[in-house]
Amino acid sequence: MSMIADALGVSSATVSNALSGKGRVSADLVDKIRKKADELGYVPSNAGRALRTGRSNVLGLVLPDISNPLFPQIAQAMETAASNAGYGVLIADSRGKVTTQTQAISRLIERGVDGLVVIPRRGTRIGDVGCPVAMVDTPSTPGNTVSADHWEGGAKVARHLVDLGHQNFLLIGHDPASNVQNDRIGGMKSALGRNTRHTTIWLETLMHERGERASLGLIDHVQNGVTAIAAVSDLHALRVLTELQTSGIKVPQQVSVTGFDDLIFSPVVTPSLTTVHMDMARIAELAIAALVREIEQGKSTVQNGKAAKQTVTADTSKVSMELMVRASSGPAASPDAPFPTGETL
Amino acid sequence: MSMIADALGVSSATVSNALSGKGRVSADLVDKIRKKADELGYVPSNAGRALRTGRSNVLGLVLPDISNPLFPQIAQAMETAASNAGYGVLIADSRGKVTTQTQAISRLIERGVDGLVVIPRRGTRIGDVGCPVAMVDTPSTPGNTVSADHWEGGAKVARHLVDLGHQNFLLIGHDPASNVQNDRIGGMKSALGRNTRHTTIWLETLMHERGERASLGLIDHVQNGVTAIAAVSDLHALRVLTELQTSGIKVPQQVSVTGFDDLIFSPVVTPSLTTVHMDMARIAELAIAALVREIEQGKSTVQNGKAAKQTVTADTSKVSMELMVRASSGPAASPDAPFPTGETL
DNA sequence: CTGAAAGCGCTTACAG
DNA sequence: CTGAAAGCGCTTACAG
Repeated sequence: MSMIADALGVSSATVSNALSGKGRVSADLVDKIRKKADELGYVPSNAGRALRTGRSNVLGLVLPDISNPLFPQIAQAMETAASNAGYGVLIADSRGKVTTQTQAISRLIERGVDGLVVIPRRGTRIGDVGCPVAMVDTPSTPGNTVSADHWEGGAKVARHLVDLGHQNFLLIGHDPASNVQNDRIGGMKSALGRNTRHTTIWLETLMHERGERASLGLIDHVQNGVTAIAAVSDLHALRVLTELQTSGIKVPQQVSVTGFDDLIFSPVVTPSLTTVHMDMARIAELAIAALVREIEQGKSTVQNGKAAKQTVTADTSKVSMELMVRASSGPAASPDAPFPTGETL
Repeated sequence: MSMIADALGVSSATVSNALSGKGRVSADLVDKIRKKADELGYVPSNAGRALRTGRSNVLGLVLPDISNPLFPQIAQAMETAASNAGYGVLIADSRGKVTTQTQAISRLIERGVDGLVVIPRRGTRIGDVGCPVAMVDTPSTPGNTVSADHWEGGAKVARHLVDLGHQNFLLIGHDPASNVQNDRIGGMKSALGRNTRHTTIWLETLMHERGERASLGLIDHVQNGVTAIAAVSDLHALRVLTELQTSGIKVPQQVSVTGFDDLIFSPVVTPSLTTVHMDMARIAELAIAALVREIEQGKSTVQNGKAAKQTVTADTSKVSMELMVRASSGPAASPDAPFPTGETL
């Protein structure tokens, strides 16, 4: 910057004003300065600016587990949204543990992030961290900033399966402590209606009770009349699908299978997986917009009366989920399959 | 910092020296200063430090496509390695395009990263960017810093299949312009030996010629005697596996299937997928170590004679890949399957 | 062992 | 429209 100023015989204040386009500099000079900057390959120093303005223009993204297959979508969407808003994204992996999550957050704070997007570990509340935080979890979580409407997503799959004529369902969750999964399953149940039956399996519980590679007992369920299996994740749906196929049960002719999240492999398998897609780009935009608004209003400083409001509020907190109907749900199960009377859950 | 200095009646220089543990301060004072710092919840300003030292302690990670299913492993490993070395990680997605890759790199540079880890878009060479760069591609790529030994990985799968008694192979690649994939396929071919046959399909080429959802013609290949199908990615292996299963072809009884990368779903499907696993943690450590060494030697400044050496060199440039034998390769194809004489590729 | 001083590169009132 | 000055928070020679 001083190089440009010296080369042109102007003050660095003028260079700064010209380059930041604040309009206090004559058009001619702005042109000259711009040209010189290009010529010298001038790259403004973030450190200098950050020190002066007190803002780093960097956001932190805290993920519960980077190796989660949904992470790519999230990271990509956040990076794009942040980048469009002029922010960089620093990532931190909390590796499933709450303590690590706290450490991850501290590390980001130390690096001077202006705000944080946190995908919390199931049911974690984030303490006061000294900067605005956007939480992306599920609408039923207190403090949630934006997220997909997982409940509605569950309802959509269930309704789809009901419309197909299914009456006997197996719902597969993983972790009963997960808000997201509970919402998805809750949504499914809410849409199943009176003359259907369903059973819910939580894999984590099952594995805990019967060991790591416990059988899901899929065949038994099918023999007992289940014709639709709806999982809270494509990963589980994939497991179900391939297990059924290996046992010679035809999908979707004999059993319909659905997942969640539209993971990368879902359209690729045969039969392709019916699933529910979330508009991560929109969620990210809303989260980042809320964060940026708070940051740029400067409200986040501890100044104001009590503790600064921690988690930020977005314009819309629920983003609709889209049902992707593909081959694995297929046509209705043959209607002559007798409806097993008995307990309706 | 000045708060601590004032509270204790010492100079900020002393606070700085005490906190950074340079040993120029008496033990007593160090203790007092540490306590005061904790008490005040002092968090050093990165901006101040960066401005003074000229280093941000942040590294940039440039990914060809965040939505790649391998990305979680990479990002996680890099984040851990960087964090252990005292660096943060700023991500940037080059979204497949070379121009976007260049933009992504510029953005990171503008944010003042000290170094870059680049997973390059197939066959891209990185120009002079003004900071050290570690490239993670494949050993056969010029400028490669560290990577898995993809060729060896390919050789390992092929050898495994040969040992199982297979003699007629279908190799499935995606993009013939990818160095990684070419190395994997090359390695496979190198290990197939004399009395075997093989055909290679490149999906991108196929799709280009026959449309998006073109059939792989798997059944035909199997009818023509193929008993082992080896793909360059678990994603393709999964496609193959489910297509075969849907057609009633038993895996592994009739055909063995193998993939690459040990993606998250690979151990979960039935039959579980035989694949090749890379030690991303080690690759990340080597890449980051090489980068940090270069950064901390300060060699990267443009000072020295010609242009500063761009891509950095690691202690080891090839990291071994590990074969994960699982159910999908299974026992040898029945040996009474007649070996179709004819062209040996 | 401790401190006073300078300066990293910016931006922002404030004067002119 | 342009410039001189101050200061953001740190660290690093340099004195003492």
